[in-house]
Amino acid sequence: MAGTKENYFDLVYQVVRLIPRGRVTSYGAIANYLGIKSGARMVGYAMNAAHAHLDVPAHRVVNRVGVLTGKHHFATPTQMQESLEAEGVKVENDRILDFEKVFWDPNTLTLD
DNA sequence: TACGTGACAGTCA
DNA sequence: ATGACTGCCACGT
Repeated sequence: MAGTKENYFDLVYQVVRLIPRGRVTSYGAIANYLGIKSGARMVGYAMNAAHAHLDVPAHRVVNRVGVLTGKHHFATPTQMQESLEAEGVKVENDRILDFEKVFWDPNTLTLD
């Protein structure tokens, strides 16, 4: 097929790939950056495809609360937490500690 | 072809 | 303040 939506997925992949090490972002932030404020679910779906498509660090993407909602979609339910901790992100009870501190917004990519 | 589900987020009661 | 429902778009069955 044309693969038009694939382009949309690719946009998400690019943003996720831009996430600096030790930082995380939310689906809504990516959706907002892409201009689809109500498309947070689509971002999540794109991550699902990204997980099996490219080297997209999906483990750096969490929901707006900082909860590792998609950890269950990784190879192992601990893969996401392990990856985050490996980057310096503290995770407790499937939630990112100091989420507001490690939170990285695509609009602020000029930072750090 | 149609219905339901889904890695979310926002608003209403 | 907490709980529940709806809205968005795409994919799977």
